[in-house]
Parts: sequence; structure tokens; C-alpha cells
Amino acid sequence: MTSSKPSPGVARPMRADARRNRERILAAAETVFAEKGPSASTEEVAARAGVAIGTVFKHFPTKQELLQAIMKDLLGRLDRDMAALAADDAPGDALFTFVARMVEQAAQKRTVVGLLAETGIDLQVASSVQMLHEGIATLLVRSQEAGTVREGVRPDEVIALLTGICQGALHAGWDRDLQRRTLAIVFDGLRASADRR
Amino acid sequence: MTSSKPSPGVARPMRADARRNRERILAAAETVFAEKGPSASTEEVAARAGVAIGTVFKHFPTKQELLQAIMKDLLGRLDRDMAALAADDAPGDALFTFVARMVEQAAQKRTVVGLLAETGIDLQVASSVQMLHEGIATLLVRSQEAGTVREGVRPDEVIALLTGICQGALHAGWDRDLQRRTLAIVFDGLRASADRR
DNA sequence: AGTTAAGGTGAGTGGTGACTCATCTTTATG
DNA sequence: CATAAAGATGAGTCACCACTCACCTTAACT
Repeated sequence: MTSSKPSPGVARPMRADARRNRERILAAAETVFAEKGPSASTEEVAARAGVAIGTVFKHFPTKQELLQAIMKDLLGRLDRDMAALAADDAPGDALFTFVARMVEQAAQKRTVVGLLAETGIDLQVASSVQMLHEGIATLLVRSQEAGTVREGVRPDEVIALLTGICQGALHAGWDRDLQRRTLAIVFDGLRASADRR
Repeated sequence: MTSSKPSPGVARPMRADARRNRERILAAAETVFAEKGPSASTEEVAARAGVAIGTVFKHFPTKQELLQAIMKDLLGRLDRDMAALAADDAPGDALFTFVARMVEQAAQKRTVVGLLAETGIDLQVASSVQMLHEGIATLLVRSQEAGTVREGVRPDEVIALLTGICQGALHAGWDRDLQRRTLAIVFDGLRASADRR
């Protein structure tokens, strides 16, 4: 009778196979949705993960929740990326580097891009988005202090540009070169310029 | 026996009710798809047009063709808009005005924006897109001659920026003010500047 | 007015995809 | 090893949607 009772409030740890499958599903979902966009079927995710469809729905009761879980993952990684950049890169370049990197990945991460700007994000994801926005704001301020971005540029403008360019990069006809040239124009627009305004 | 035979090669004109319904369907499709994106159902278009489903499919045998018909319409209108601008506006401003106007309409015309950048456009629509691209190229050259856009900017860069910003403007959180400020940055990037590059 | 073919109608078909559940399998624990 | 609960399974349900077709209506021409 001294044995551990199921103490209320402390959830038992997940079973080993369950944890493994959860990871597999997330990985599969990320590649599948990256390739085909969010309209890809849940069955395809299950197939790629090598599990039955019911298993996917046991872990993520709706497709929405699955998408949101991926979102959180991706946003978390982006956030860590950004923190690393803020630490390592020259303060004047960090914002530009980050934007360029994100645009580069955009084509492979349709999901992030799509949802970064989407309406109807629930609170779970919203907080991650919030973090990203704050990170961008920080990078922006540093760039302005370093003089590589003109005063008066506001964070929401940078985010708007970022989402727009990422969206554009998703579609056909944006080769590396065009991407680089387009970004160059936007960066010029952001740079401080004494002879204007 | 002197009565007119159905001369081969000369198609009879459409019946009056057919023509009327065709217009209604196009108008309905434009509003419905503008509101809900291309995934809106054909039934909803039929309902809004006040005709039966079968009628829609008699005029446009597939949903694809309906979407393409709208595209052609919209692109044609844009093209006329652009021609008018080229004639009336100051040559240095015409490009900026056109881009601003297009972005402004973007939120109400999800379809154009979406398909402007989409892969797999058929030849019908491709020619209209081609016209638009040529028009933009013309406006760009004029702006460069007038000195409001720096030399070295290429048409595909302008188009890339345009589609990107339009895509971004589709999504939530882009109020008028943000739109204006974002465009200002892009325009700054396009403007000739002696102190750079 | 009468004739006819173009046009309109809408219940029906087939396919797809999100989600469920009764049943079987596996892990953790005594 | 035995047991129980967590987890996995996949055939089945339901809703939606693009598209069809047999039948009815109407414009257009004599």
C-alpha cells in the first residue's frame, strides 16, 4: 500500500513508443507540408511517418493543432537563430542577415510563411509569433544604432516587408539571383540616407 | 430555299439570356473568389449569380477555366489602367502610382495576386500576364528617364517586389497606414541615389 | 403561332479528406 | 510473468465539392 498512487496533477510521462511516434509525425508533417502546403492530407503525413492515420489523430486531435505544433517548432528555431545572430554578427548587419536567411528558407518552409501572416492564429502560436516580432524589433534597433538602417523605420514595417518578400519568394520564377537583387532594393530602402526625407 | 444555312466556321451569336448569365456568373465569381479565395465552391458562385450549378458549368466547363476567365478580365482592366496612367501621369510618378494602386486593390482581388505569381498558368492567361509585364517595363523605363528610379533596376525586380507586397497586403494587420509606410520604403529603395552603389 | 436548337435546371455521381471507434498490441510496473 | 492501461490500428462515417445528364424552358427565326 505504499506504492505510488496516480497523484493528481502530475501527468505520467509519455510511453517510449508514443514519444518516438510523436517525433516521427512532426518530422513527416514538416516535410510534407513544406512540399505541398497546408492543404496536403493528413493521410500523407501518416504514410510518410510510417504510422496509421489514427495515431496522428491521437497525438494531434485536429489538423489545425498539427499545423500549429509545426509552427511552434519552426518559430522556436527561428528565434534561436536570431539570438545567435544577435550575439555573433556585426550589429549593423544582423537584421539584414536574418531577413536574407529567412527569405532563403521561405520556399522550403511554406508553412511558416503562410501562417506568419495568417489570420486566426490561436494563442499558443501567437506567443511564438510575438517572440519573433520582438526579436526583429531588437535587431532593428541595433541596426539603427549602428547606422545601417535609417531612423524612423518601425518594426511593423520590417515585418511587413519580410512577410511580403517571403510570400513572393514562394512562387515560381524567383531564382537565387532575383532574390538577391530584390532584397538589395529593399535593403537600400531601409538604409539610412542623408539626402532624402 | 434561299434561307441562310448554318455557314460553317461562323458561330452564331450567343443567345441573349446566355450572354446575360455569363456576365452575372463572372461578376459573382469575382466577388466570391475575392472574398474567400480560389477555394470557394462553384456552388456559391452559382448561388450569388442566381443561376443553377449546371449553368455555370455550361459556360465554364471546369473551375480552372472560370478562374482563368476572371484573371483575363482583371488583367485586362489593369492593363487599361496602366495605359491611362502612362498617358496622364507625370512620367516619373506613373510607376509608383500604379504600384500603389495595385497594392491598394490587392486585398479585394486575392485572385489576381495569387495567380499573378502562380505556376501552371495556361497560355490564355500567360499572354495577359505578358502584357502586364511589358507595361510595367515601360513605366519603369520612363521613371528611369525621368530620374525617379535609379538605373540598373530591372523589370523582374519591380514585378517581384510588386507581387511580394501584394501578397503581404492580402493578410491581416495591413492597415492603410502600414501599407503606405511599407511602400514608401520600397520606393526609396527604387529611387535613384547618388550616394550609393 | 409554330418549330427547333440553344440554354437552363438540379438531383445525382464519384472522389477526397477530416475525423471516429471497436479492437488488437505494446510498454511499464509489481 | 502477469496485468492493466496507454497506445496503435485502419475500416468506416460524414460532409463537401467538382462535375454530369436527362429533362424542361425559352429565345430566335420563319
